[in-house]
Amino acid sequence: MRANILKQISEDMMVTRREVARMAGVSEGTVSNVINGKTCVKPEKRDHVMNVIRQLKYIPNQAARNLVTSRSSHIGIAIYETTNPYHMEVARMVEEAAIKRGYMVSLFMLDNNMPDKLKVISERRLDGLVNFMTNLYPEGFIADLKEQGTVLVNFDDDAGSMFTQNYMNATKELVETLYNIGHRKIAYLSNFDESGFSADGRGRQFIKSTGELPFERVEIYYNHDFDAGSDRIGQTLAKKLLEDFGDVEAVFCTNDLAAIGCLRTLSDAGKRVPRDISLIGCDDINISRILTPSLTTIAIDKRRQGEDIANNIIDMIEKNAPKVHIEYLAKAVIRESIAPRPKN
Amino acid sequence: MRANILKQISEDMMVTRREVARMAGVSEGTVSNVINGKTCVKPEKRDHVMNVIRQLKYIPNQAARNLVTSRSSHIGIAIYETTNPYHMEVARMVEEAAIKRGYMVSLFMLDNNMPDKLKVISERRLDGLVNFMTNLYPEGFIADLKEQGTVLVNFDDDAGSMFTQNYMNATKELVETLYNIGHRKIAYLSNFDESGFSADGRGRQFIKSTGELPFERVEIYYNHDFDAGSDRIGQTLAKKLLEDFGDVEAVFCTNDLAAIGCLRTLSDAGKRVPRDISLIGCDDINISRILTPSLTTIAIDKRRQGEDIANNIIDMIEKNAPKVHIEYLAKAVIRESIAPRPKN
DNA sequence: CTGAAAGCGCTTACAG
DNA sequence: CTGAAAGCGCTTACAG
Repeated sequence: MRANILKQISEDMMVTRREVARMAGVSEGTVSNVINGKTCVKPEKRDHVMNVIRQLKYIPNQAARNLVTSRSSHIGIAIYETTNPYHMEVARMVEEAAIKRGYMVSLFMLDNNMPDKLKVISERRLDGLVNFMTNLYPEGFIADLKEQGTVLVNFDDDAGSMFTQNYMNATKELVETLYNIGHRKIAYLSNFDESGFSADGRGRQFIKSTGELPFERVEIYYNHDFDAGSDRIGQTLAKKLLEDFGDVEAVFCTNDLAAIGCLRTLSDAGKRVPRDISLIGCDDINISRILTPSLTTIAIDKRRQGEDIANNIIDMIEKNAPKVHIEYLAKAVIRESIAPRPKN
Repeated sequence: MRANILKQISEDMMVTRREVARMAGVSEGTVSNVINGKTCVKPEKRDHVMNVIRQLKYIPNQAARNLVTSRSSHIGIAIYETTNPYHMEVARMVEEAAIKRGYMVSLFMLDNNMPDKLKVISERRLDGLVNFMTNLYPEGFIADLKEQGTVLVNFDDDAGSMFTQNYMNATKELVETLYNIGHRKIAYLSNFDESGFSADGRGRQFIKSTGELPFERVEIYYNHDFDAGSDRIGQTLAKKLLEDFGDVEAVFCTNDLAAIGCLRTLSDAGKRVPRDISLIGCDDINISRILTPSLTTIAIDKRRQGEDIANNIIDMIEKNAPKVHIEYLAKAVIRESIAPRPKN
């Protein structure tokens, strides 16, 4: 009873545009023009309206605005591996850039309740959706979004803009570095299957670069399991590696999290990094820099990529800008986890 | 030109409730009742309407629903330290529980563009907001949200429900464990200032427990710097620690990230964990388990807390449920980063 | 430069 | 059990 009365009071206190207009002695349309920064309002009138807005503590209702403009000013980012900090780190950059242009961004963690979340994405009429997943969406979902006019990023070249990384140089540099510091037996632990491995060029480049130098043994191990989590995959692959290729001297992993898992397994087996084995990750997640040993990895400029994604999406939404395909040159970041092969 | 035509076509294709109603030969109100699961619709009519919905691929427009119900079915989580995985880990649990009840949740990373993001929170009429920050909101923000009827969690006892952790037992257990395995010189590196240190009971309990045992030296170091990030603070405090208290044998940190930073500094100074110094974190972030050495820490049940938060918020929104204050008993998780003091 | 009016896509009493 | 109607809070042509 008490709660209901309170609720009603607070409802009454929610001030709407009508009251602002009445109080300011103008029409609702004019208030709208002021709020949306239209230049057609006389400065003194504009200031007056602004004052009334402040006085009344008027807060516009986005839902109403969304309805009439059929824009949500809302961008989604679809991720799958929620435990991998990398996704958050670039999502954060997307958000930071988007908010400056008046867009909010939400993360959709599609590793659980996917159908419910896809429903939310459609029903909220998201203006844009960025794909950070490598796995598939259900039949028709993408088509439905397209029909709604949702701007799609990183789905595929047909669907919309693509922002990808070029790992070739970095991979080449790291392979050569390993060779130069004396390693002759190296392995790659891939969180993808064989076709995924070469999809972003890392695999192709790894095979190419290792082929060009007289390594003694080069192996690639695959474990493509969406639901295991990168760290688990890293551990599993490392176990296989030690069984099959016990005298390996240096290991590449698909990402930093997998490298951390790999490190764990190596350490359990009494192998020390980098004394016994050199270790290389990818992504340069924030934590890699301060791990002990700090992790050698491959980095892209997350801030730049995040900003580019946000700005491109918004340009496409607002100005019908063309879709783009931007490739970022990844860089090798050399840290403690690799070391020269001791002469024996 | 071409783009405009396409846009118009796709706009035309966006099917609304009216078309569903017409096609099904019922009124819009009935379609609404079907969609919202009202029991008052005759089963065969309901099935028929459902079929038409599927056929037309009708997707309800949340913005319209929000406007008329003055509910957004949208919950926010305010975080500050975006680089700390802990927040994401419990946010994910909140989200998982919320989506099952039809609510979406969005993260608001308030370490940047705070005013813009607070504006978004108000204008989107979020139904609920969970606070994960320890720093302050601008004057009036909380009051404004309250006035809007936003359900507030973890702000303060007056403002709404509280979900807190009780670290007392875990802290006591860890202090005693350190003593029992031979440590006599211990320190606490606090990411809070002196008053914050005892706010969640960890500080009080640390002082109490260390006072009850014949330790040789016990020190607490403070560094309260919102913008540094826990890992940096851990590093800075560890430097101070080594200068001031070089023969320290065991160290507590405010959280796992700070402990990782501390480990980094210790390692740079040639100190090994746990051989030379035992190290303890707090939060049990996912990565702590697989670090090398794995991190001794203090854990709460993130899933349970996340579920409780989501369900309480939604119960408050929908059923006017009373606010609650739930305290979770944290548990010590003993791993490799602590070890017996070697006899010398 | 400004106001009156129509309409965005829903939900919810209210009759019947 | 169902339909007609009002209205949620905005924006946007359109007159003037």
